[in-house]
Amino acid sequence: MSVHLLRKLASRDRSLSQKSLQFLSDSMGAARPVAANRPIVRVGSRPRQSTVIVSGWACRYSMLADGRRQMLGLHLAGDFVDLHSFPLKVMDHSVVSLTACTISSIEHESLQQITDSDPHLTRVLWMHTLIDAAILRRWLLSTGQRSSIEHAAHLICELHTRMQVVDLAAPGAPFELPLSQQQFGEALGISTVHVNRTLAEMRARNLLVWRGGIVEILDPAALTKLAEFDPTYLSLHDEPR
Amino acid sequence: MSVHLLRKLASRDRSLSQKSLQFLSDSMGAARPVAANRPIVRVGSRPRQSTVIVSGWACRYSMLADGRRQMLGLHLAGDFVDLHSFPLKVMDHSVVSLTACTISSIEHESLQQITDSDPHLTRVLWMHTLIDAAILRRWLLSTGQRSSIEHAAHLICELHTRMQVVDLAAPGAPFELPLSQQQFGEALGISTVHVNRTLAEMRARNLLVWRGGIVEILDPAALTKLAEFDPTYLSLHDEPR
DNA sequence: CGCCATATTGATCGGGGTCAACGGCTGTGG
DNA sequence: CCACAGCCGTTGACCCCGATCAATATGGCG
Repeated sequence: MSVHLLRKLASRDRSLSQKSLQFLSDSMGAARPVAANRPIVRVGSRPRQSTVIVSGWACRYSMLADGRRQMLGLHLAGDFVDLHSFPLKVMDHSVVSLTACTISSIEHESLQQITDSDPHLTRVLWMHTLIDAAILRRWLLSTGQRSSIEHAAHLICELHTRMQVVDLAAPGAPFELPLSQQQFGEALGISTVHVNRTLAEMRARNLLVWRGGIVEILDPAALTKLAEFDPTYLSLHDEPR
Repeated sequence: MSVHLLRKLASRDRSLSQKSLQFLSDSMGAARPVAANRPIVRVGSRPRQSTVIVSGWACRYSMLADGRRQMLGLHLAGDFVDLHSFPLKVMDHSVVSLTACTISSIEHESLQQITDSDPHLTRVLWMHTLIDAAILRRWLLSTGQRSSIEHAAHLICELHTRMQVVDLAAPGAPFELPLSQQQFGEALGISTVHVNRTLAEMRARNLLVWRGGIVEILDPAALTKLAEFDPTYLSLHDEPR
């Protein structure tokens, strides 16, 4: 089903039993396509299942009354977009597809069963919701304290790293990032015009080139340093949970 | 032990058994005092227990190399400050006391035992880490999109609401908020000087008065409207989890 | 009484927002 | 096959919120 999900789960805890992975895999519904810019989960709703991205990109966001919008997370293949709705019940934000996606869902009933009978898998799922929270803390740090170029550099480092976990990118190689500058700006909390100027500045400094949906990192060391990027918060290491 | 913690847990799920609450309560170590501005958990550490605030205030934060600092959460009586370190293992940020506090801890061994044998309590603990994440999303929305006065209004509404859950405040009554303007600024991601001007503006608009550590909300309706505050994200309702 | 943290206010600066115009690419319908 | 619309990226001009620097209260505490 979702190879990416299983790869992601196993990468953080190889001691998780095959049986647990199999049960999860068997509980996932059939993959279904979603066009770009379509709602996947709505704020205020009470989902009865949780959804995984099988391919494509999606984001969480909240909006203010006058239309100001803030992205709260970017999600790619292997990511649960609303696993937290299982313990929380009510969605406090919305999720929308950014590109054409395929998605797959697991019933909350099955999650209930997992929490009732598979403590290890439960802890691993819990952990993954907390990795999302750790990412959120970085985004808050970046939004609150970093300049736009530092912030952009950090987000690109983060996405590049997360994509490597599910084999959507390789170190040193250009990778596909199918986001418009407007969408990127909503993630950073800056205007589209300023995204453009920021990317121009990165180009001028020979840090990276982002053109036609392809990011080529020219100077990884300088980029990482500018971003003060340290992937510890992504909990990439394998460890019994 | 920590009455506030038990009150907080029960308030979101009254169907949680007395036995579960009792076990948790029995697992908590003795309360111990911590002076103001003392580290409670350090970034990069691997805690072997998780800590609850019994009284006083603490915060999470991350710092950039040049000293810029961002608060990532504010915690009061009844809050776990590092429950997420149980599934995540390594701290991705630090926690420090803001006022004199008393704190109490539970061994990760006991949490392991809870996840192995008490699915219901496990889900409730999971939920509480996710409420922290929901709060984080609001902070990101505020930091990214709201003006300083809207942001300040939102944070004050949030803290007032959270304090009511553990009886540290009552609707309509002034309440104690023992934070300096500098600390408040680190939470909002704005400079101390601007915090002062923002609070002056709120006073001038007859929204609230904050003096000598006491906040008096003069116009709750206007404040809530300015903040676009909707407490849904705090999952305050009682519901089986 | 003097010290140090905190609160307040003024003056000036700058990062990023806003508004506006233009070019390029793609899809679509006449 | 071309005209046109629409989205996206790019650039220029100007403005404003909040940062920074600096000086002055204020007040708790040894």
